[in-house]
This record gives sequence, C-alpha cells and structure tokens, in this order.
Amino acid sequence: MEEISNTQQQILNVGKKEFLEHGFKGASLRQIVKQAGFTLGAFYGYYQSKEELFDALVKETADYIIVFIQEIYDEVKMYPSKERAGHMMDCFARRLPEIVDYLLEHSEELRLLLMKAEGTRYETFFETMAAISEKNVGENILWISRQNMTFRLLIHAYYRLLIQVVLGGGDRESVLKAMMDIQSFFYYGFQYFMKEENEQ
Amino acid sequence: MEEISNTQQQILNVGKKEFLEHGFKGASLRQIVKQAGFTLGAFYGYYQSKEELFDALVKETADYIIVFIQEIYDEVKMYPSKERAGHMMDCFARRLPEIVDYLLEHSEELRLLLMKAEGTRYETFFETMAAISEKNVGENILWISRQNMTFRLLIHAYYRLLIQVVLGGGDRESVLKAMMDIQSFFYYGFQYFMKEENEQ
Amino acid sequence: MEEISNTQQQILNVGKKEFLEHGFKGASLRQIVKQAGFTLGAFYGYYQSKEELFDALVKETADYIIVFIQEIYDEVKMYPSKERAGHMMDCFARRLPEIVDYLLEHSEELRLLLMKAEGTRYETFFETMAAISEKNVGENILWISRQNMTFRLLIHAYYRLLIQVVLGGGDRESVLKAMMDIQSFFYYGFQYFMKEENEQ
Amino acid sequence: MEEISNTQQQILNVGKKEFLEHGFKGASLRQIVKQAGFTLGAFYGYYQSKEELFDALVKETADYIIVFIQEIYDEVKMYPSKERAGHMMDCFARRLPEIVDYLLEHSEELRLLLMKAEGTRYETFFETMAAISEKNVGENILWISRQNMTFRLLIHAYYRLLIQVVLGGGDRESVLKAMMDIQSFFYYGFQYFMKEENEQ
DNA sequence: GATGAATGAGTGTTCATTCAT
DNA sequence: TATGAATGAACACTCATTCAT
Repeated sequence: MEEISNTQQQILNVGKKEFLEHGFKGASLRQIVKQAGFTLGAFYGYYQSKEELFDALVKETADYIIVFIQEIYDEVKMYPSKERAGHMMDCFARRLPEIVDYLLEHSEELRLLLMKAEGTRYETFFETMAAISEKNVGENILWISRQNMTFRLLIHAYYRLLIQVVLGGGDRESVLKAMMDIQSFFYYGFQYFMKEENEQ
Repeated sequence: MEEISNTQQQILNVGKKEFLEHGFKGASLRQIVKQAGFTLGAFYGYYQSKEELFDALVKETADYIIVFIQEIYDEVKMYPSKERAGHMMDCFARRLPEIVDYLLEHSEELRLLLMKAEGTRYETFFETMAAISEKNVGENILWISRQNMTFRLLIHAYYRLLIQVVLGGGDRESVLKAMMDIQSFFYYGFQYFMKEENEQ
Repeated sequence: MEEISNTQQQILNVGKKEFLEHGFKGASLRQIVKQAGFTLGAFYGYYQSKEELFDALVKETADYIIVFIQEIYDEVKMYPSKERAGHMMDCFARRLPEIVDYLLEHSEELRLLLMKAEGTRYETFFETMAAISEKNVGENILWISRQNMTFRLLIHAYYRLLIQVVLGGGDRESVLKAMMDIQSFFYYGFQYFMKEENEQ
Repeated sequence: MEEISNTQQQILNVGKKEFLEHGFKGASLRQIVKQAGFTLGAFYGYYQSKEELFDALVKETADYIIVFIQEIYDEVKMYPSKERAGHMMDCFARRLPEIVDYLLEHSEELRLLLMKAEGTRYETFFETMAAISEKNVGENILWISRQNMTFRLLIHAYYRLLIQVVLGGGDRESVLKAMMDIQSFFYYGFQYFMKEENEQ
C-alpha cells in the first residue's frame, strides 16, 4: 500500500475535477495546484509530469477493464470450439452486473479514460479494449472471420453503449435494465448474423 | 461561385491536414501558414479567425448531413401514423447508398466534424444529429416513447456505426455491405423491442 | 483649390469618424478603408501615412486658431505699453463671437486636435496655443512677468474653458452666454491680480 | 504589510516609467520586463494583467483623492444651508496645503491617473472627481443650480489648475503660492457670479 | 486610380517545467 | 516537503505599410 498524504489526495481530487472539466490538454496545472492550495513546486514533488497525474487517476480502472474483458473471453474459451459463438453473449450477460457495479463506482475515471484522455497514452483506450475482443474472437471463435469488419464494429458498438449507459447518470437499476435490453437487442441481431453465415 | 486563390487553397489543404492531425485546439495557425508557405498576416486576409477556417472546411458537409437526416424523417411522415415505426428502417435503408457515397467523398470533413471539432461550434455535432432523430421519433412514431433511453442510445449507436464504417477506410462496396448488414442487425433487434413494447 | 475625389472625401469622412471614436493611435486604417468601401492600397494613393490623413483633417483648423490668437495679441499691441494689460480681456471679448462661430463649425476638428491627437505632431497643440500667449504676454505686457506661472496657468484655463464650452454640445446662444460669463469671471479675477501686483 | 520583492519593485519602477512615457495602451509589457531584467512569465507571477500593474501603481493615490474631496464637502455641510456657498472656497483653501503636499509626493501617480490612463478603468478619473463636486454642490449649495453649466465648468477648471500646478514641477512653495493666487482669483470671480444670481 | 495579396514585427497572455532554497 | 521565483516557447490575433498588377 502506498501512503498517500493529504497533499497528494488534494491534488488527485482537484486534478480529477479539472481533467473532467477541461480534458487533459485543456486542464492547467496552475489551476489545479492553486485550487488544491499548493504550489507548482509541490506538485512536482509527487508527479514528474502532468501526464503522470492523469495516469495515477486512471491506471487502476484501465487495468481492471482490460483484465475483465480478457477474463470473459477466457470463459468463452472453456466451451468447445464450435459452441463458442453461441455462448459469447451469455458470457457477457453473466458478468454484466459485476462490471456495471465496478464502472458505476469508477464512472469518473471511466469518463477520463474515454472522453478526456486526448494527449495522453490513453487516448486510444477504447480501441485497445476493442482490439482485445478482436484478437480473441479472431483466434477462437473461428467462423467469425477476422476480416469481418461488421462484426468488429458491432463489438465496438456494444462497448460504446455499455459506457454511455454507465456515464448517462442513471441509478444502478435503470443502468442494468438498459444494458439487459441492449443485450437482448444484440442477441436477436446476432441470430440474423449466424443464420446468414451458416447459409453461405 | 466564389473564386478560391492558390494561397487560399493551400491554407485549406494544410489546415485540413493539421486539424486532422492535432484537432482544432491542438492545431497551430503558425504551423499551418508556415507549411503553406505564407505568413500569419496573409492568413488573416482570408479568414477572420482560426475557427472560421475550420468552419470553411466543414460547414458544407455539416449542413448536408443535417438536411439529409431531416429528409428521411420527412419521408417517414408520409406514412400513416401507425405504420411509421415499421417503415423507419426501410426509409433509412433506401437512402443508404446515397449518404454513403456522399460521406465517402467527404470523409475527411466528416472526421473533422465528429472527432476533431472540440473548441468549435461543431463540438456537439453528433448530439445535434441524434437530437433531430429524437425529436422526429418522439413527435411522430408514437409507440416509441420519448423517455425510452435505450431507444435513444440505439439511435446513437446506429449513427456512430455509420460513421465508423465510413471512416474505417474501406472501399465503397465493403462500406455498403457493412452498412446493409448493420441495417439488418438493427432490424432484427428492433423486432424484439416492438414485441416487448406491445406486450406491456 | 485642390480637387478632392469622391474616394478621398469618403476616406476623410470615415477617417474623421474613426479618429474621433478611437483616437489617432487607436484607429485602424483597415477599419477606415473598409467602411469607406475602398482598400488599403487606395488609401496610400492619397496619403503617405496614417498621420498624413490626420493632418489633412486637422491642419486648416489648427492653423486658423494659431493665426487667430496671434491676431488678438497684435491688436493688444496697438495700445500703449502700459494700457495693454487692462485691454487684454477686452480684445479677447471683442473677438469672442467670431472664434466661437468658427469653432462651432469645426468642432469635430477641434476635438481631434485637442483630445484625439496623441501620437501625432499635434499632441501638444494645446501647449502650442498657450505658448503663443505666454510669448506675447511676456514680451509686451511687461508688468506681468514671464515667471508668473499663475498667470500662465490662468491663460491655459481660459483656453481650456473656451474649448470645453464649444465641445460641450450646446447651441450657439448658450455657448456664447457661457463664454461671456466666463469672461466676466476672469475679468473680476484679474482685477485682484492687478491690484496685488501694483501693491508689490 | 505586503512584502514587495526586488523583482516586483523593479517591475513597478520600470512600469511607472514606461506608462508615463507611452501611456497605458502605448506601453509594452515586453519592454517593461526587458528593462527590468526579467521575462514575461515572471511578470505574470506578480500581476494578472497589464491593467493590474497600472492599478497597483495608481490605486492608492486615486482613492486618497476621492476621499479627500468628499471630506471637504462634508466640512461644507456643517455650515447652515444658506452659508454654505460663501464658505466653500474657505474650506477648499483651508485644506489646500495638505492636498498639495500629498500630490507633490505622488505627482507621478497623479500624472498616470490623469494623463496616461486611457484604456484603464481610470480613463474618466477627472470626470469622476468633478462629478463628486457636482453632486455635492447640487445637493447642498442650493442657489447654485445644478443646471448651471458654467459653474460646472469652473469647478472643472479649478481642479485642472490644481493638477497642472502640481504637475508643473515647481517646488512646494511656488506651488502653494500659485494655488493661493488661483484661490483668490476664483474667490473674486465667484463674487461676480453670486451677485448676478442674486439679481435675477 | 485602385486592387488584393503579402509582410514582419508587434500585442497581451498562458503554458509545463525547473530549481535554488 | 514544499515554496516561490523564473524561464522560454508558444498561443491567436492586429498593425501600418508595400508593391506588382
């Protein structure tokens, strides 16, 4: 456990607020330390750069999400190769409440990560998330060929919807309800896809 | 017909490139005019501000899109009230090739508009697009209640997919194919929704 | 008679307006030619610089005023040396209506000259006016010694009041009335001075 | 007591000099910091803007003057209503040495305030001073009707003379002597006015 | 006589970062 | 740990003026 001094906690709090308000590039270190009641010099005692502060705010959440997605695909892989496609949505659905809870608790970090990270190494975080899916689907769910751009895009869309619902600001119940609906929507949609592919 | 001098065309070209690379805020007028081989003074002979240059690059495409979406809903309105929901996807599908062709030809402007416009009056362009849909759906396709957040999100997702496909960089054929697939996917998905709503 | 083309007249009109509004330094040639419906190039066909335009607007009035003041002192000089001081105010009073009429007709030029000329060779015009008085008084109205700062300042004040009354915006009658009052005020005031000086 | 570092003092000194030389608008921050031996960044560590520097140079003097004038009128108000007019000049005369001393010590600030403040919130400081007089005279010294433009102008002239004497650069004695003379001059002048008004 | 394109130096202001103390 | 002073480069924008056509 790293010790976090009051000063550092202040900087983190105000930093989060300012990054949320103005984005990484738009936020001013001067403003942050001023509001936190410290000086620029103090800041550089804790972080080596503006980006390092952003990182500190966001890293844990980013890592969690990446691991979480990978875990889902690991579960999918436990089915026999041919059944994987059919179970993919199940696996996602099963762990939906868990990830929703986590994201609701870290919604500010999520927003930073996905909407305020331009100029940091997270500016392509969404694509990174999607790339994990593409990799796993391509390697393991064979009949969905990796070239199938449409499928990739629908995965993107699914993630984006999940995020939007969480960031939309509703309570846990309505967020879960919306995601269940979307899940069903996607389930029906995918039926069409699997039929199509089988016919070809 | 406005005449556009070589200089101005240079500024437009380099400006487009720089805005695409760094976003509106991140782009530097100094860099733009330097690369265009002119001075800052020359720039201000053509445009009154940085934003005006962005506007000149993007306005036509923005206007075209807004008008286009409204036109689709005007077509939907020509059906009797009860049939509108069923025909909505048809209407979108019918005009899909047209908008795809237009957007492919203006894909750079589209990218500026939707991903590089922070700091300009277009920074909420995507929301503006979606708001037109919400307004029309809410007023005219009655059984889809305006409060239905999920439905709103799916409209967002549809537009976002359309844009991503276009910006994905494929050729006309593969873009159209992908959009047709997505169309079908959404069609099937909506079946579920309509069933659900009717049962309630 | 110099011919003045429409273009030139336009520039003069708009130039006067802009100089009045923003002062010499604050006025922008760009704005002037834009409002006049011409280009910067055209401007430099008529005037060699911004200051030359100011000069053109103001020179005649400036010259007239200088000559006028000198004329008054020339009249004073026609009295025997000892009587001059006593007649000074008379001479001023006698020609008051004439100068008031002229200044009312050229009040805009007067304002340019005295309040908007910073940055031009007229920025010390008021001091120039006063210096003529000082010179004449010092040379010719002997008992008022040149060192008498107070007397100099009262001359300044007299001129300043004259100008303020004219620029105050009243009609001819009220301007003349005010100046007559001021004249009397100064007349009484000077009585005190002459008494004092004689006693010393 | 605010501590003022050497740097800040340097900026204040050079700033005062530059503002005196070129006026507020005409002075260049770059020139100021260059002469002070610092950089622009350093400047903005002390002042938030060019105007704030001007303010720092001038505020104390401005406030002092405003309060001082008001105090004189407060003294006038201690006389019965009918006697006020007759005592006004007395009250001014009584406190003349005090204000002269103050202004002589702050003559540079006075010059900034009254001749170099265009573009700052002090650009109408002279009018503000005069307005206090007008207000007090109008409310309390009844027989001098507020509409009497001439009277207003004479108040202006009195202040302007006071300032000119101070800024004229003489020593304390000659300044005081000049102001006493002017005081007497105005006293005699006002006799005429009061007579006139009474006769009407 | 007038245009329109262009210059080059200037403006006030903000930035992330450094460093001696 | 924290300060506070300072840097130097960057920002968008405006200016009076020039000159080939």
